[in-house]
This record gives sequence, structure tokens and C-alpha cells, in this order.
Amino acid sequence: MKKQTNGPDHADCTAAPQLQRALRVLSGKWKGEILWQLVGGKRRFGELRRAIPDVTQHMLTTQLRDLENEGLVKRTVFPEVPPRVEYEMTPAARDLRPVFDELSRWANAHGRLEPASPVADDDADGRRAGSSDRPAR
Amino acid sequence: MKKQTNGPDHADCTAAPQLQRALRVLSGKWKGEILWQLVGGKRRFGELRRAIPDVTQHMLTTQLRDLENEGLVKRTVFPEVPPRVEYEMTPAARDLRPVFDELSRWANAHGRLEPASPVADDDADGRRAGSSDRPAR
DNA sequence: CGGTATCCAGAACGATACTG
DNA sequence: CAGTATCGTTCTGGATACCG
Repeated sequence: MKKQTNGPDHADCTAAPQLQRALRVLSGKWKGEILWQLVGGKRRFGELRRAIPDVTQHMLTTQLRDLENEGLVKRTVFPEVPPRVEYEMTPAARDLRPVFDELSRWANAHGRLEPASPVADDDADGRRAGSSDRPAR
Repeated sequence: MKKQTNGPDHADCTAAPQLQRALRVLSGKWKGEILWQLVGGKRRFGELRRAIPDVTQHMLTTQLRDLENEGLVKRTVFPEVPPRVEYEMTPAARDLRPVFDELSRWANAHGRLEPASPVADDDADGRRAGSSDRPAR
């Protein structure tokens, strides 16, 4: 007797462990940025650094490496001098684009999440939670 | 051969700061899980704990609070005894569902990212990067 | 130019104990 | 039942220095 208007396939018993991992993939502070940059095509290390000035070599390398290990970016290093390395998205990362797209749309719509719910709160029971003053985290 | 088929609005010059933030919203270790559970409707604290056994009260509370501050969940506390608190998604969170859906689909398709690309890697330049054996992270 | 190694600060996480 | 408080641990991110 399901009454909670269960939607698609999400179960109330077990969430998707894969989903968790997928979320984890993009959790890095710069992963999103990097991936986003990579959407525009191949990029060299220096290019990425210029594109994302706030990131350090260490972080860029780390995150890039992480993404590589996750099979989201392909690294092509040319053993020549001066050294040149190019990064590009893998098919898997490309399949990830719709996610980015949706997320981007959402971020655009709710760019500024507001503390107050835009809809009428249904205090069916008639008493409001005393959401007193909570020292914003 | 179109260069990556530029889609929506992603620019190669400036990534979306909002996107970054949006990604950050789901970065918590349990945020995804919690939100996923909440899709099924209202949930009590204990229910969430039962649904996600690996999470501690502390974490559940923290993440839940975080989500609340971000305007993604609404907390309804009934000042009665025994205490009862129900959590539910806000419209904003509901709008986030497509993202979850896409992410879920992606996670399902690439559930197990394999080291070897299922497609032929285009080493156009002809030389493979000596991605010898790297001691996994 | 591209990358690694070491050190370090801070946040995130987790376990336990205690309160209303 | 729901939540807070404190502690310690792990992880992440950043600065500097050095190597190919």
C-alpha cells in the first residue's frame, strides 16, 4: 500500500550507491569548473590554469588526476620539449553533460536560494515549528 | 566535425559560479542520499536514520540542517511528546529532481567506470601517453 | 612547461555522551 | 525521539620548493 506517490524508481529502502559515487565524482572544489572548461575541447595544462586563475597547480593536477582515475578525462602527454600535455573529456564525461545542463538550469533558476519558502507552508496540524533564531551555522 | 557541439550556454571563458555552488550543495557525503529518500515524501528523523543506517545522528542532523539552510528541505517540528519532526523537500529541491534523474541515469550507464574505454580511443597523434602503472591515488 | 613532494591549515566526518 | 556538544580523526585544499 504505497501512498507516498512514489515516483520513478527511487526506493525508500535503498538509495543508489552509484548515485552517491557519481555525486562524489563532482564533489571536488574544481572538478566542475575543470570539466566545464573541458567541454570546449582539448585543453593544455597552462590553458586550464589561465581559465581558472583561482586554482593552484597542485589542485589542478590533483583534481585532474582524480578525474582521470575516474575515467572522465583522458590525458595525452607528448614526450617532447617543451613538454606538452593535453586533457580532454572521455565519452563517459560527455554523457555527463545532460547532468551538467540540468544542474546549470537549476542553478540559474534558483541561483539565490531563499530562506523563506515561496509556497504556503502546509501546517496541517496547525502549529508552526518554532524555527526560532538559529545562528546561521 | 563540429567542435564539441556547443549546446546551451557554457562558455569557454567563464564557468558558472552558480553551477559551482550548486555542485557544492550536493557535495555532502549524505546529502544525495537524504534528498533521494525525501523524494518519497515526508520523512521523520528516525525514518531517515533507518533508511540510511550508515549515517550517524550527528551527520544526519548536520547534513539535514545544511540542506535546510540551503532551502532544499523544510523542517516541521511538532512541539509535542514524544517529539516528532518531519522533513520534506521544498519546491526548489523538487526542481532539482531532473538533475538527480540524469545523474542517476548516468550512474547507471557508467556505474562501473572501467579503466579501458568501451569505445576506441582516438589517439590521433599516434602516441599514447605512457600511463604506465600509477599506484592508484 | 608540466609535474611531483612535503608541509600545513581548515573543513568535513565520525563516535560518544548528554539534554529536552 | 530528536537534537546538541565535545572530542578526535580523516580528507581536502593551498603554499612552497624541487625535478624532468
